[in-house]
Amino acid sequence: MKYTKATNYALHIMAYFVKQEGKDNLSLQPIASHLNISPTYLSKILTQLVKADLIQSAPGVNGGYSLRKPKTEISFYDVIQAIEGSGALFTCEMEENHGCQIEKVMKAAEEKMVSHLKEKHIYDVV
Amino acid sequence: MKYTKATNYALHIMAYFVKQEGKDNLSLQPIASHLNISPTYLSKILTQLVKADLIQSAPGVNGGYSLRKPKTEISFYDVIQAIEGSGALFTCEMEENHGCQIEKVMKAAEEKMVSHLKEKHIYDVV
DNA sequence: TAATCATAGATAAATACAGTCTGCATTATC
DNA sequence: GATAATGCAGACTGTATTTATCTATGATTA
Repeated sequence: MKYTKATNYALHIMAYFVKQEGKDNLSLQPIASHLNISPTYLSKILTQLVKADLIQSAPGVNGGYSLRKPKTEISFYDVIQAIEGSGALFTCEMEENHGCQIEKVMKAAEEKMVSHLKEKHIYDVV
Repeated sequence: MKYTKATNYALHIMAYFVKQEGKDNLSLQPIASHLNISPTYLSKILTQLVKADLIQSAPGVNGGYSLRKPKTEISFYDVIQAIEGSGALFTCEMEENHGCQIEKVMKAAEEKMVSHLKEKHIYDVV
């Protein structure tokens, strides 16, 4: 179990947006060369961030991407969830486990991590 | 990012051992049918638990597997680490990131989860 | 020595991840 | 209205990981 590379990229992308806040829309190419990944792959990650309402996109000439919310309101968890989804890390797969105790402990542990990630904002680290 | 099924099995296996503690060695077949998985696959997981010193194995007639430590000393984390390994969930992969701040936040969050898993013992849930 | 038991390796199917390619849709500007 | 700049979406590929099975081997003890 590891976080995916896409999550790694997404966090750095969002940090980049926060740093560049106030400037014009950022378009694909500059971001791609700053992070050193291919533009098409980057666009896939950005699309996920758009769907999660963290950034917005504008097509056409002078289009590009920009933050959707105030930079102080974007938590680590928001970004991670946009990429990894919102399912629990652990779900008991044994039969007849209505209220598996193991699962309860695992979910409580995960919740500890999640609440820390909700408290921390991208803005805190730029 | 999800926990693997093997981790799921391993936790239930250990819970089964704790329940059966005091009885004779458990051999592969009964555990396999109790958990409803194939004996050979089960043996792979058990081998990992043996290598992590959580259980021990004895070959030959009347052999089998048994707990290695007192049941009150086996934490969730011990079992999970035996299967998933001990590497961090997140490591920054960008270039020139001596002391990436994002990574620091992610590791601190992970640590919250880990310390909860270290506090909880399998014995607590049987 | 034979029955009981675990171990290790080869293999294979299924899934997930990372990344590329291609074509389409939208918009500012001329 | 044509054109160039831009993002969007889906198909596709290759690789790695996970899950699982089968087979053969090795160790122990009744």
